Amino acid sequence: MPELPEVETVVRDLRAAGLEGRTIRRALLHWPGMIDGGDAARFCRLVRGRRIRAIARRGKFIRFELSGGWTLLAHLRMTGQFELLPSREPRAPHERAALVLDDGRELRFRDTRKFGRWQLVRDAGARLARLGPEPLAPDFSAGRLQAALRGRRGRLKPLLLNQAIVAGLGNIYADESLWVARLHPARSAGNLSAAELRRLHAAMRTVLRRAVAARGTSLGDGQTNFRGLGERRGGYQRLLRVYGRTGEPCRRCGTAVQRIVLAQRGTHFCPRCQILGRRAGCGRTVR
DNA sequence: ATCGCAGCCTGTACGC
DNA sequence: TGCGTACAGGCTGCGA
Repeated sequence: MPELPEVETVVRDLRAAGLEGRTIRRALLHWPGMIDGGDAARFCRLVRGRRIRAIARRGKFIRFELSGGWTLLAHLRMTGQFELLPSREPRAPHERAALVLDDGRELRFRDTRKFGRWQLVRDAGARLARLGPEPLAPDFSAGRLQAALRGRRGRLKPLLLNQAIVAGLGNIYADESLWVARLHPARSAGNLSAAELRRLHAAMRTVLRRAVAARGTSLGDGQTNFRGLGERRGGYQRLLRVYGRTGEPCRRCGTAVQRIVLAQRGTHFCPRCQILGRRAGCGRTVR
């Protein structure tokens, strides 16, 4: 499930593979539905002949800055993967699109479940303006997190998944961050103490930094799992504390990790380390 | 503002 | 073994 660390890994891999500076000869869209806005022909026409000037990440979006002021925004959603292969390589299963480059290679996009999206925009800033702050940016302080949560009455986990609050967290790293911060996922965000806020802020950054260093999380080994460019798997699955560990002992206290559904998402936490505050619920430890 | 749900998809895991 | 069903989840859009 590509979240911030996985998307960051892909961006770094693409840069390291020398994609910046290459020119797009043409685009192939095997599944036109992946173009946001739906106009696949327009996409192909507009992208043709443009140079990839830079590649960057914003939240879970990959930004390809193209010549002529256009930006290709790519979102991997659940199962999107990029590959950079020689043009002679046969098309892989679930390949949805490719950008034919000027050096004999193609940037290929595989996406088993067809959730991924590409969008060509003039003003990427406007499109990305709804995203909240970057949690790993140097200026993302506890105060900025507090400002982002100010006035919010919702529960912590749904808010952490809301990309307008903070950009880049998904289900895995939201659960992991809350465990590190020792905060219950259903805890009301509106009444965090200053200390709890600092804990949450530090936890998010620690978890995300370590996950980036580990090149993200690769669960299982089917084709729906995350890989960086090529076959290299991430390593953070070995460091997961609660996600996917239902019934296994908490790494802090040994209590069985519990799974509940919050905001329609599987949510993993330690019922002993992460207790609900008095105002958020019934005031007792959830079993 | 917040919540829950449907929809988009398909591989995988499960029960029978 | 084979079938059917539930489930996984990022994001959007809808209605409450």
